[in-house]
Amino acid sequence: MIRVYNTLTKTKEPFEPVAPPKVGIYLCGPTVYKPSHIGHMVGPVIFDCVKRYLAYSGYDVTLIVNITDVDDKLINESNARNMPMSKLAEQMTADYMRNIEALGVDVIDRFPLCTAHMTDIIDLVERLIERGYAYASEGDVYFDITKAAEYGKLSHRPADTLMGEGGGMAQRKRNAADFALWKSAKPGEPSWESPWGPGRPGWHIECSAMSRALLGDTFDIHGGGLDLVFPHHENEIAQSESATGKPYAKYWMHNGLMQASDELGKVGGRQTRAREGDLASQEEGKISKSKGSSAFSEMLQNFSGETIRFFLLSTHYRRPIDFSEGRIQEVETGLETFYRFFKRFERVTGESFYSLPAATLRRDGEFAPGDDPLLKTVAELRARFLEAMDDDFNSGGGIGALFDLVRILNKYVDEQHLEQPAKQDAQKLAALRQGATTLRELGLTLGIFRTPVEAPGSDQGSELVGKLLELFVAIRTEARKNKDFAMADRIRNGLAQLGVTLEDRPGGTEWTIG
RNA sequence: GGCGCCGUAGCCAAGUGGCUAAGGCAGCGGAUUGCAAAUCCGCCAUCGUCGGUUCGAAUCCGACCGGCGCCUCCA
Repeated sequence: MIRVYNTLTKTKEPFEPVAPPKVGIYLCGPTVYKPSHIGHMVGPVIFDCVKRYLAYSGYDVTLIVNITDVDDKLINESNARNMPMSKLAEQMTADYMRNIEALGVDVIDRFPLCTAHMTDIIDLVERLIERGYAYASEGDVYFDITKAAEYGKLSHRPADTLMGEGGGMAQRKRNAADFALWKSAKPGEPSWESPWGPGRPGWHIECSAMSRALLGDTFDIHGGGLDLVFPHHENEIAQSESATGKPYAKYWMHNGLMQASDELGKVGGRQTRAREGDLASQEEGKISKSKGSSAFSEMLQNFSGETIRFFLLSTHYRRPIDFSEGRIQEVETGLETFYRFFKRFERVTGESFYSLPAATLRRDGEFAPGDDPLLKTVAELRARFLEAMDDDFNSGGGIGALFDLVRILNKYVDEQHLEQPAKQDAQKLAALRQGATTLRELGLTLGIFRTPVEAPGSDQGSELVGKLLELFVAIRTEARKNKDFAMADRIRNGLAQLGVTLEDRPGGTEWTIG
């Protein structure tokens, strides 16, 4: 049974969809006014993984990620760039799409645009006015906070702290904490026609309108970053439940926020605590800021999408995660253990790890280990992985089981001497293959080990380079045969200087570039 | 000020009442290797501090110390 931590109740609850086997998930997506940074990738990767795991568990999952393509920040940025808002949105959306694709995020079913749902939005606002939850005021429309009895139930804040501090309150509002459903357009601003005059939607209403249009009045999981709990999600609940009289999302899942601890990962231009009066650190802050938050696309030049994905999944999604280049390099080193095993598997069996027919459904991945000690352990580790994932998608714990799995498979190849063809037999190879297939099956639920990964900037060289290397290897093999180790080492060291690694194995010498 | 989160080995991190506290990175010792690389084996933590509850706590409660978040349209 899968259990999910629900922000609404602050507990882990058994996952029981509203209308099984269907599961609807709505994730708050990006406001497309600037290139995405690593922080924007956390949600997509996590919920991509959540969908994969739920689908693997037998659910029929629909995952929606909205694109906010009209908003104050977009208006400001498009003015600053002297570019139409729609064009800016288009460019930044394209950047976002490239980035999530590089991370292997490709199970999102729909990316609704706010601007494409104006009718739904306006309908919802009208409905709220009709029901007495909202009021029009000089071209704006506000939600009347005092009408939502349960306001504050998600963020668990006492009502009196949510009623605003007064001062600076817009004249048009009844209560300081009332929030805009519709904002009238100032001259020159992009606008849409509405019963209250030309304007644009407030920030919160689009999610209520689009989730309702695509997933219905009540759906299963609503996700987003922890920073959205208040006010955004609190307001969504107020809007949707007031408009429909039905429960909105059943489970609220919030991911922890990325903390940048070096320049590459700098999030949103946020400063890492510049102490008061500390000129040096303030200067540093300015430099960082002027350089801007690093675009995620830059990071992809240094690391593969799979490495970054593995990094994001290596800890629990609710925990804040520290980003640094060193951190990512560490997980990359760990990932390489898997890649080496995949190559080894292919050397031993002649079969590509990536073409193993892994089960896509949990029940199909079950197998009878019989008396085989290897398969018994494989089955245990599989169970451990699933147990971790069942417990609120604990991918960090699951990855631990994966490392154990690859180790026992390596050990099996060692102990059974499977790298030597003479020592192979069909039964042992079948056991190894079952273990590798399980490894792939579990990796796929995390969205990893799908296809061979090429490290960014890796250069496998031309055909000529390949042939030259083969020649060097052949010469060296002969030298080793003749016990001319000085020559053998000279070749290996010389190639190492050029970035080519030679490894001597039972079946011959293997070379890799990079 | 209000609400909340976190503090597990050198670094990262799983575990949230009971077997020997997962796993990764780094390090050390060993097997293997002509030597390496890779792989495997072994070593490396009593869980921020203090107090309490309990037969029993890293896990529950309290205080304190230390990090951090939100309350201001950042995912």
